[in-house]
Amino acid sequence: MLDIKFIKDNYNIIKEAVKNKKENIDIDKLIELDDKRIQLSKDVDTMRSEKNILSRSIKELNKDSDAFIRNINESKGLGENIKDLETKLRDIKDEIRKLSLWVPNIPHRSVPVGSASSNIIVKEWGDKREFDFVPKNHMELIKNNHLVDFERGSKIAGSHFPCYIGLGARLERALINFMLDYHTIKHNYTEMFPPFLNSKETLTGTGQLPKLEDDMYYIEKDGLFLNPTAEPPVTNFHRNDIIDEEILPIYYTAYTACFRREAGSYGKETKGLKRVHQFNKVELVKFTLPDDSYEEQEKLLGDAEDILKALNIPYKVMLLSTGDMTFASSKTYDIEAYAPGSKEYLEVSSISNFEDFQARRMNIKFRSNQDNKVHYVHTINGSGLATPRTFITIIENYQQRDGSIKIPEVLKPYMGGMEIIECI
RNA sequence: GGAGGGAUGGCUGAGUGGUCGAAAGCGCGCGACUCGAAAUCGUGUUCAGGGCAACCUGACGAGGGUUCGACUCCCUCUCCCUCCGCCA
Repeated sequence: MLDIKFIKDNYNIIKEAVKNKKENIDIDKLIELDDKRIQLSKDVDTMRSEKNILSRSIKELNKDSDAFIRNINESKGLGENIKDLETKLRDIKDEIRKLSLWVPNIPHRSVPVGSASSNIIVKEWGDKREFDFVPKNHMELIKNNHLVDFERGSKIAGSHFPCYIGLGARLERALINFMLDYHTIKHNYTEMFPPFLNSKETLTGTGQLPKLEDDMYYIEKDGLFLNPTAEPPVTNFHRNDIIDEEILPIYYTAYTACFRREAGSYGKETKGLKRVHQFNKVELVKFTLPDDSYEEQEKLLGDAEDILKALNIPYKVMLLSTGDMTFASSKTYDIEAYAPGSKEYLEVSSISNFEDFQARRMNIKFRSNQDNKVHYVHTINGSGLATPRTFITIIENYQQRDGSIKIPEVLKPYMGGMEIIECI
């Protein structure tokens, strides 16, 4: 959410942002409504002021005097008029609030304008492995080593709910633990284990609602949504807080299962682990001072990259263009890891700076040492990393001629010292 | 699920119908004292909307009601705490 004053003062910038992000929101209507709000508010204030004066005078008057009766009656009349206007004012405020939730964040000036084709590769790391045999894709490797049972997952919950089994389940758990340990020990993040269900308010705070309502699982009976990513619960941890400047920046990392309906995305990428309804992810979230957020975003990007470096998996980093980034973000990097079996790059992380966009929705502030006043913090988050696609790139990169899979050095301790996942 | 207690400023916590936006304390800002610091003393310090400003208006969990007037009385809801029941 952006400040309505800011929207008015930066009319052209906002119009541009809405267009570049391919959003559909009537800014002019919003401004018109706010002008109406101000006028109405002035009218109400004037009437209330009159009423207050009357009330105060009544206290001083003799109960039997004509003035007493007259003032009470006048005050009653005013009260009805005020109530009337207040209802109108309230409706307008509600409408403004609702509309405001659809105004996207403004892309940072370093972000390229355009659609996905305008994304920029900002970094490439690692050498693609040379195979002296034809590398298999993850589906074959999973099948050969019986790591995930897709059919039985479907039996339990429906298609695209994979069921990890045996060493596949072990590898998944190893990966999660490795990533959490890495971020807490080497990168100084505080671990959080949040609820997997989120209220409407929580999801509105981070910006998933209202826009992405159809992409989440909703439990009607309790009015709760299944967690689509750890970003909502972890960021809302500080909703309505005023944070001491001294303890900023705050770093959190959290493992959560993630649930997504992936409505409308069937057709492509539906085989195997690439796009599923339930998956695991380790998330990184930061709360920072406004001046530090872009530097902290670069650092967070590096923290996520470190996981792929430790696993020795080649990757590239993309700077997303205005049309490809999310609604709430002002700048987003994607990390894409290389899967040699299918010879493609898979998105394993998305790192976004939201500036004060989410903080404003969630009312998260800090007290500044400079002016002793409260200001909004900046929030940043990114996956560090999402497991299914990381799982894919691990098994495809570490596969051997006989179809077995070597275990990456850093994961061995988490696999009980095991060296290799053998074919069955 | 049942019974009871609570929600007030950055924090703790008074306030039970009329200058209460709110005592007191803590914290924080500024000043004095000091070579400097601590301690002490003085002083300031809620947020939001409107206005160039003086100032006006609103907000004591949220929404509604009673009243000329509500932090104070009534109703509904949310959240927290305690006890009982049930249960992985």
